[in-house]
Amino acid sequence: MTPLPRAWYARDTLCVARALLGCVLVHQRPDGVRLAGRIVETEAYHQDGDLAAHSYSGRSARNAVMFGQPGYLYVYFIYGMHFCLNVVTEAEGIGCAVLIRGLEPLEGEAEMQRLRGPKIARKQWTNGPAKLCRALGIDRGHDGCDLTGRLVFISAGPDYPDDEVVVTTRIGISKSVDLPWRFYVRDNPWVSRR
DNA sequence: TAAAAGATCCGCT
DNA sequence: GCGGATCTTTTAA
Repeated sequence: MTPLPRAWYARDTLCVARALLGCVLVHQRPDGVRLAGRIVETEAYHQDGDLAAHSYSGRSARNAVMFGQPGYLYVYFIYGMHFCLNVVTEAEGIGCAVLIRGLEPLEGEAEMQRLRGPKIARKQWTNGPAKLCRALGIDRGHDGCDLTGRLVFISAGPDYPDDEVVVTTRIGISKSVDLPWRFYVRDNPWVSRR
């Protein structure tokens, strides 16, 4: 379990979004509990020409982390009750990130069940961007966290061949809906929606 | 100062 | 399949 280096994130956003499939997202909590899952669904967001990106209208207090160095965590609050997490990509000052939308639980499953609540079935723990944040115990307090550190990080995993990866349009947005910037593992049960 | 939209989820029908 | 929950951020007047 070694954090990917900053240079890994300092690449083209679509390239990173594709490469994240198979990697393992880890939250090593200070109390010793480790929550981890394999990434099976991502979406790319870019400042340049992408009207759906938080960074499209320029830098603000909320999206400041997107304009910082690559390899940092961007967490935002949405719909009055949900958090979503992204990883910052490309060079500092550009304003792009990849949204993590689906995870396969690997470690800390008992704690995930507790965080999601007793009524939620295992299959519903992490098949959505806000769900996986809840299951991993990630919130606004983790905004700006350094992914090359030991608290929250991503380690390399098996690479999926191209014929197991579906590239399609993003969901849940109302602008720039035609960009094929969503990536997910074909037939994987932890993908939020087909 | 106000209003509306928003990278969603869940329960009910 | 539909609508409610719930509040931050942004944009307009």
